[in-house]
Amino acid sequence: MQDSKKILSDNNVSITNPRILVLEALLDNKSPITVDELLTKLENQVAKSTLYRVLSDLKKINILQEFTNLENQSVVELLLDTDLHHHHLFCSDCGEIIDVEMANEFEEKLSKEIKRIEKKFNFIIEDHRLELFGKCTDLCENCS
Amino acid sequence: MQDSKKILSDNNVSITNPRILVLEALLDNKSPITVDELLTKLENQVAKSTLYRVLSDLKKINILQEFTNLENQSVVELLLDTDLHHHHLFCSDCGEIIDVEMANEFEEKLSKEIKRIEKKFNFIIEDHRLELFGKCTDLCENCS
DNA sequence: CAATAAATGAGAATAAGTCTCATTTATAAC
DNA sequence: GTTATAAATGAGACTTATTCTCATTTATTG
Repeated sequence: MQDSKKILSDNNVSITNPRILVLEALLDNKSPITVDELLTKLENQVAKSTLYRVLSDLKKINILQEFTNLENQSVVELLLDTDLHHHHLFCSDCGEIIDVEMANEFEEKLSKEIKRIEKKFNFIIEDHRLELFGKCTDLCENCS
Repeated sequence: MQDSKKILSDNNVSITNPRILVLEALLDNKSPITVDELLTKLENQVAKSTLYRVLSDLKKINILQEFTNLENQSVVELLLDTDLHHHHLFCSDCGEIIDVEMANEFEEKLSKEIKRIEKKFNFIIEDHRLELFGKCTDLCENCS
């Protein structure tokens, strides 16, 4: 509760009820969630147009990451600067998306490789995203 | 021309004009292309519904990869087994998507790290995708 | 070349996301 | 605490991307 207000004021964004509700829904979940699920979760509390607007506000202040799941649905995840850098693991059986932290050693190797790519392509690389696709073998009932 | 027919017959897919046309458009380009651009490219040659169906056919036989660009548009890329494993570099200035091969040494490190993740999460990881985001500094006019 | 199953085209239907604009709310000044 | 003002919201219309339907056409097989 206090969290969501702090997040908003820290980012010089006016504190409104819909923004608090959306942030709380995201904080409460704290793993990637489909925009559609979020819409259902906030039904009768936040208008559809407002939800999309708030999501775009949160993206603008760089605390929301958006990507797509295996079914090409829009997925959204809160990304506070207190959170550790992580990647995602997608299960093609149950659709679950799991946050994964890679070993530091690996991330260092990746950084080095990115530097090489930057030079080779004369690019400035600001961000990267690694997605792993597979099947969870015992995490849920769907995946036997 | 011969190529596209061979691709289809190799995959036990019936050889039809729309499929040949779509494959040729993809071969001709040979870098990621927006579904929308493809639609324009094939205007008056392949019906919209057919294009989407053919794309889904190509995905089914595993020679087409689909992902999204920075504007969340659907992007499609032919991926023949003769092609080298590669990743993508996205420019937020001009929207270009560039194929990038990472150093073997890096891919090996990644494979090892993936094995660790598989054990940790009891997952079978079948595929991965690395996306790099940034700005190209001199590749095109838009990017100064 | 005939029969049959599969693929296609055209456009209707659906779904995701955006836009508009009248109303409400937050903020800042008093 | 009121008030003024700018910003945010809700409701639903609109747009765009994708899927679906079904009558027609085409590819394949014998």
